[in-house]
Amino acid sequence: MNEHEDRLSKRESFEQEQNELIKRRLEELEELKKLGVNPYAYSFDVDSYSSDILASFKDDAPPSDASVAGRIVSLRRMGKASFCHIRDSKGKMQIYLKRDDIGSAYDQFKLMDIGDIVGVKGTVFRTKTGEVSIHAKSLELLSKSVRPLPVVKEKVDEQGNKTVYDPFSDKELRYRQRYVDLVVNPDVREVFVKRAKVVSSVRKFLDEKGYLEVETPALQPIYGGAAARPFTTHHNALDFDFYLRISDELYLKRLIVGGFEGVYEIGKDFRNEGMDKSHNPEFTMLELYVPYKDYNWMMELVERLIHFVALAVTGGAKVKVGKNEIDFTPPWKRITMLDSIREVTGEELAGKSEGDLSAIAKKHHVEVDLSMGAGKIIDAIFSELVEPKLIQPTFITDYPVEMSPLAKRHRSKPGLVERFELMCNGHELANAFSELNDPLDQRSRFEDQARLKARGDEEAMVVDEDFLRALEYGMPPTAGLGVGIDRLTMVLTDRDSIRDVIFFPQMKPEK
RNA sequence: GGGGCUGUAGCUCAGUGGUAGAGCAUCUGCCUUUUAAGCAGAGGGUCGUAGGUUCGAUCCCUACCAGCCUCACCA
Repeated sequence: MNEHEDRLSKRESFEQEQNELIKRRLEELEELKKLGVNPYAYSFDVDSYSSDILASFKDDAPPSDASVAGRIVSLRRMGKASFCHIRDSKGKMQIYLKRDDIGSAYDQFKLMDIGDIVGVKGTVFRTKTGEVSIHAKSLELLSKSVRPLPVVKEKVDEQGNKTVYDPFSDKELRYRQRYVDLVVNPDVREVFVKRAKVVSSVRKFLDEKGYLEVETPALQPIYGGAAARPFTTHHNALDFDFYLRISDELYLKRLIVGGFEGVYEIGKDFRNEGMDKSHNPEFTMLELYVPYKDYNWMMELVERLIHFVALAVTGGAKVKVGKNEIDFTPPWKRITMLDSIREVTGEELAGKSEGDLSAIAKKHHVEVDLSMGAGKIIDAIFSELVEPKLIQPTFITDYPVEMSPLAKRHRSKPGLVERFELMCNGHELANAFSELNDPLDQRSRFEDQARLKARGDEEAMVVDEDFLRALEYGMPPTAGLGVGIDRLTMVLTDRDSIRDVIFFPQMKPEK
């Protein structure tokens, strides 16, 4: 028996030994069938949604009818009348059910539970205690829930402060059973609605500029475009090992060689590295390449893009993130990497040898090892000492050439490249450069990477001969950009863990 | 990978070297405008898994599994 079959059989035996609560619900299911009810209906005509009904209700207007559907999330039975709340896609609202009004459906209702999905038609009214509700004329079971849902209760006081009782808060359960999390924790839904707005507003912005949205391979014979270790997989028919992409960069630049006036891709990248609050093995990246532009132009585009997205998602340019308020109103601070290090540490790194850099790093308690080249040491100093202090959006510019093998050499500063990273809330949000389009220089940069790899740098890039061939045909001067969509969403939704902006974050398999 | 914390009822959590408790949920009864509904009663557990110490383990020890935090690694 292989592992997969083993897991299946465990699953089956789990289903067989259902607990009391599930047994009880299965009995109710049978009772309902005996009453002639199909517990899994085919459709229901919905014409209204909870929050719309609540928002538009007027006490002096003539009573109106509504047809709503949703999941029962609370239940108060009082003999021959009952109240329940149902949650639909827009919120939740109360339903009032009276036996005299709905007749035999009330007997069916007695067999329903929290978690069941129902359709209700009735009249909108305000109860004695002031809650706008639907007085049901009919009730229809749409889907019987046989597994008990956590019951989360909340109390709202006069000031509108919400107290939640028995929250569904176990992080493991919330991530593994996100469907339950979404049902009982409404703010989770809002985060993901905002995430969708991040993506759609990015698309809108770029489409309006006339850039072409494209798709490039996720299965690649050679990985590239970033410094990271890849996942490996195997194609049976070709009997060949492929890599899951760590970036889209090299393929998108091939399309610029092909003559497109700007291409972008929003897609998943995969990196075989550790997981923590800001890293998930698969994550979503926006990459954009525009010919005849450089990184200075790209800085302005990024300012406008993210400002546009912030407005679309949050309604304003100022966003509360943790204890900080981040203001995305352009223009943003621009400072070179070496200047920013000098500002924070007082150290001048320009022109220093690898040995000097290593000594400076140690002086500031930044760990370095022998596999690191000068570029990596500077990056380590920056990441450790400067990056966490950059809260407001800031462009860090002009990186050492050794750590940017795909970026063009700086037009006036030897040893540096025309590259910027956008830092925000202590993290990198975007990375961009004037793309290297000199095929000879690109080849020698790849060779430098190969040497780093030989020294033990597992993330060093590998030579991509086909990409070099494309550059040899000629690529126009091009500005390129990468934006981490997950991290942008984290900032715009004030979440401090990437797991809270990914529906199904990577977890060890359940056993 | 290192360190710390956690795992007990469907959910959230107490607790003890003598095989277990609360609130909510569930079930029974009463209740036709309630809302953390209420009142009265009842059921529900391989105390993460496997070993060990012990007369006896949910508790002590070891390993393992899973999660969270943190460091390392890493965008």
